[in-house]
Amino acid sequence: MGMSVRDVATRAGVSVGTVSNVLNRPDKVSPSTVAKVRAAIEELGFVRNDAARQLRAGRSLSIGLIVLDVSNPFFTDVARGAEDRAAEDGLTVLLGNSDENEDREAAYVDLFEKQRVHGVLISPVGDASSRLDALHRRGIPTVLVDRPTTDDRFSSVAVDDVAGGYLAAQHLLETGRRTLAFVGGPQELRQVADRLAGAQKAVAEIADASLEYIATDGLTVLQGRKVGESIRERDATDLPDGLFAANDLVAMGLLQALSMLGALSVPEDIAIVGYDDIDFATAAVVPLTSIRQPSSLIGSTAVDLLMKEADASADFTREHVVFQPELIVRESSAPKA
Amino acid sequence: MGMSVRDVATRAGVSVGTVSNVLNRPDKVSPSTVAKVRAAIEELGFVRNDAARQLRAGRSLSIGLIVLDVSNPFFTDVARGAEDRAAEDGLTVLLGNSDENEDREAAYVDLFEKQRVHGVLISPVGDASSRLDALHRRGIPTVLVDRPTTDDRFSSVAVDDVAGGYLAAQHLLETGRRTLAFVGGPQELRQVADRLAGAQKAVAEIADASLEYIATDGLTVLQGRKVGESIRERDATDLPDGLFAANDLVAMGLLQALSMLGALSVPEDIAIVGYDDIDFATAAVVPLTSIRQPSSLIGSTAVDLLMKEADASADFTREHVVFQPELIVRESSAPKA
DNA sequence: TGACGCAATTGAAACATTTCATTTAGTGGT
DNA sequence: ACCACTAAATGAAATGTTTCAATTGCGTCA
Repeated sequence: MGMSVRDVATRAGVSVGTVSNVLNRPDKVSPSTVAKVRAAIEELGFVRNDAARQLRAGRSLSIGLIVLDVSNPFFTDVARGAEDRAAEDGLTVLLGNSDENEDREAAYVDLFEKQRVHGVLISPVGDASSRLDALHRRGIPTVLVDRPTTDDRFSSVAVDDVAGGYLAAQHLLETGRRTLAFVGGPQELRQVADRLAGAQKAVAEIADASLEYIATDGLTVLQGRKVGESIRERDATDLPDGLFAANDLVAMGLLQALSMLGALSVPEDIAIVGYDDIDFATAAVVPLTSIRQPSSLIGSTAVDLLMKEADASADFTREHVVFQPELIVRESSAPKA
Repeated sequence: MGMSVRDVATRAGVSVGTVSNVLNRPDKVSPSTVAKVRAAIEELGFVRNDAARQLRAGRSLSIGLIVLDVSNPFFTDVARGAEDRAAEDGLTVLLGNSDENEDREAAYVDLFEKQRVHGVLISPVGDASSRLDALHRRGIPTVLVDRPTTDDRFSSVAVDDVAGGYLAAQHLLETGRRTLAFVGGPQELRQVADRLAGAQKAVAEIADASLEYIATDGLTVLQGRKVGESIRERDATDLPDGLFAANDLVAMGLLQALSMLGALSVPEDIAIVGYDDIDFATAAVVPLTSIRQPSSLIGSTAVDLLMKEADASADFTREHVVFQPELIVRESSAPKA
């Protein structure tokens, strides 16, 4: 316990510098010395102290990732993509969950600054401008994840959510629905606002189509279920025939509430389209039509951009990558009979 | 950038010791000095360097958590419980995903040792004895999560999986099924072996009941789907009438494959019981009967045990907490008509 | 006025590593 | 026998924080 490089040096009968060399560039040390030192390390159970290492190096071998919701499979997929890519460069990903809460987000930004991480990948809550400003002022390379921007201070990786919203609504319209409703919130979430905007655009192109906005307080299964229950109790004349949920969790909640008691059937009475195409979407009560995003690709691309920025020259210009979403049709939006 | 406590001291016209005191025990410093120092910190944009802090302190303010599968909601719930509880003590949780892979697990153990974490919470892959031995040898407080043990070197928090397996099988038998099958693997996973053992026990108590074991290569939706597809193609005489899946992901895969093409109906032809009672279970094709574990309580309890060990005296004896699982009945196991 | 006590402040030491300018030892050439 | 050169090893300095023994300054009491 508490073995240091100095103890190893003493035991092996060499200097501390040599031990460090064995650790970091064994080719510069004679084979016999390497063997002696390795043996000493083994015998003493020496483990490098990362804190001291980082202190000397000036920064850590990790990158921070702040997501809006760890329990959303979309984000765990993004995280996995980032981890795998980071591991290639010998970096570790520190995963922080903001839970769509600005204070928690700020706490993680603080933590990562104190840890002197290589850089930060962040899916910001709201506009998060004060946190982002701070990051930029400190000169910490930052990549915005799932949030398009034209801000030259940050690279970004995102998916075109307006296009996604358009795809979803267009699909509902093409399968004969006219009274649509968008379910999700809060609108401060950029993802929500964009997907809604895309849907509105599609609806505006069809003369007799309408789009209602039903707000939720967050994008969870539970929130979806609550909305579903209230829809179930509506007067038949007041019923939408197509629902577009801001994400799959909400969509699954809706599905669950509507089909409960067999009150309304999906897709006959109401069609549902979700967003993210999480693994569970295909296993839902009624397999869910959804908008797919290349989630793990988003994560790995984010790390790519970060690494580019890390070893960049002065004239470096940041990239803004935007992926296109894809419509995945399943039963929950089968055409009206 | 690169501001140190020394820069702050210069700027504020005080000594470094005083700056440190302002940071750590402001009550020992005169109000006017506190104000001066705070102002300097603000102006310079000083951010404490955690590496230096940890180096001096000897250990970090984090605890490591290694789980078998981050994309399994059960484990994200455990993680959340741990994070919340850790935050109360000002500690951060570093989340590592072993993906049921011994090498990845070992890599995280190494990382956490190098980081000099407060302690490690680990849901071990297999018996993991070499990693656990190492942890113990280094004197790092370690809590086994979701893995019962009588080993006095480690505290543990677990759920009685044998009891859970028994509950599941008993329920299937009580609702009239006799030809059961257990789906899951590999058997090296203690969770799998125990749940199977519990099921076997229940089946043994009923004269004309049988239990088949269908192995999978991991506990994912995809693996479940594969088994489901093979079952769908079986001869009618060879069909089980009750399936017990090692976890909900597998159960959802089964459900999905079986109900696809309407080949077999759940629960009429085959009943299904899952394990973990993840949020999605209630939103499945057919709402899933499952065995519930107090997941976030497991996480918070693990941190509790860790903290007890951290400030323990010599005569300290470690605790082995075992929670009891609970049967949650839903449609997927409705009694045969 | 001098001594004492107390609060506030100081500054050097310690933490474990890496780096780098030097030193040491050994080899080959003339 | 001497020099030049290289490979290997050395050890002090530097990283940024916290701690703690020592010091300063100030007011109080005799």
